[in-house]
Amino acid sequence: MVRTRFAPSPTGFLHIGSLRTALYAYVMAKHDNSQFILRVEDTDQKREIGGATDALKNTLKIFGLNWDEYYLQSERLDIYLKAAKKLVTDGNAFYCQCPPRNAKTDGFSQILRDPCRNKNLDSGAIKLKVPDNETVSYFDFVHKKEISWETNGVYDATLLKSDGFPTYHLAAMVDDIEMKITHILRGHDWMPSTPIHLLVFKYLGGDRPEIGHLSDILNAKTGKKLSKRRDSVMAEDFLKAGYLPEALLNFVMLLGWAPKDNRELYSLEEFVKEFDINGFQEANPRFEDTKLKWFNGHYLRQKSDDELIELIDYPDKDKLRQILPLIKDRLAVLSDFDQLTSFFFKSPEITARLNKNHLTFAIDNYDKMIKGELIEEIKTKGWKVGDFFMTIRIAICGTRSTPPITETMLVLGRDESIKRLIACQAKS
RNA sequence: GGCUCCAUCGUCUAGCGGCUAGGACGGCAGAUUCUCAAUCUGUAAACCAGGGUCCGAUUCCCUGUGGAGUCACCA
Repeated sequence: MVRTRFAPSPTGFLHIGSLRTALYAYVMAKHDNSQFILRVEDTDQKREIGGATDALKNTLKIFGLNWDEYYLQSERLDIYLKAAKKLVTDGNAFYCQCPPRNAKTDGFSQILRDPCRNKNLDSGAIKLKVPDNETVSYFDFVHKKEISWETNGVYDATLLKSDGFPTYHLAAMVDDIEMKITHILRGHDWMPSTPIHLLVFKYLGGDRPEIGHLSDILNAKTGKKLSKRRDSVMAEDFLKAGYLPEALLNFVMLLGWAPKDNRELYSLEEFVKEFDINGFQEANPRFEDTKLKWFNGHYLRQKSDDELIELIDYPDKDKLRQILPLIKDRLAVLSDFDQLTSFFFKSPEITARLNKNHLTFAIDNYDKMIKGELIEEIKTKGWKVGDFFMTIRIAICGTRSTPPITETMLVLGRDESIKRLIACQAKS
């Protein structure tokens, strides 16, 4: 049994790193034919963003990461309160009435032991009474090694805020036990607070899940962890930019996990089947989109014309059907479509002077040219075939890189093509 | 600064004491071709440093260096 969970807080769209965490958690569970749970951690009312939960759910569905059970922490406050009180009763936690600090504005504190821990208060926030001179440790299933801390370096963390809401340190642990989660897979940023969680688990009693901390995805340029603030890393944005969900998923699954045989291409189903917990990577990968582009191009080319037609937002489906075969191999991202096909829809602005002889010859022999029967005659005229067609290409498309030009003219139609050639001829 | 994690081509990685250190993306070259792509072929490119252990270290241990994360009544 491998029950996992993905536990986002509803503070925005789905971060690419969160997508990866969700993917791995999903795959771990499904590989074992078990349940993947979505748990929304909305215990900080101040930070919550309206609609974020629905957006998150929606995005997960787009990627095919369907959950078996769903929980909302704000609906479970009584459970956390009860757990916190038990910890106080057992002497493992205490009430505190100190004013809250905020590391962002106050800087870090070296005070580990809270002044309220021995005051025997009976109201306020509830904090963990961290024991002295103990060692806490766990086996990290991502790093495949034992990791430990001395409790003397662990601070009396807040478990229940004075507003009655739990912090992550309490809520997540209570839920992981209660929901019978077997494997906690989370970001590396949680590693430093793991000793707190280990203590909470111990005092709460019950089976502690296995814990694994994923590597951080780094910005390719700066080498810093990807962040919402500095980087544009929302999964939704990639989707909007024309990346396919399967490409994004395939790319992200190989950032921090690799199989023994170095296979690269996996559908979600195949990944579920082939997943191996030993494939997790310990070092932090960098996010380079060159490979993402390659994956995207690959999956795009894999699509049938019909599928592609559905994906491209263009009303004239018949025209689309004609154009598509010409640009399919040239598409790296769906959103390249407009740029790659603009000349199909409007005449290009030609400013350069073109070879008039080429144009005249093309106009006079249009039908032969289209059939590809003009090559020999072009050569006899002493022209390079490449030069000749480049003139035509620019006259028709306005750019040096296009699909095969005769096929392009075929799609454009005889009248329109000749019109463009004549227009250039007049200017040359 | 304390604590913790990490370290193989530019990037993602295989390797789990003995290998010409392998693959993929990207690069470069070539083939194909009316251009650009796509496709195919070839090619350059890496074990952070210093000590150990061992017959033998990329691999195990230590130290250093470098990188990352974190130190809230945020998650």
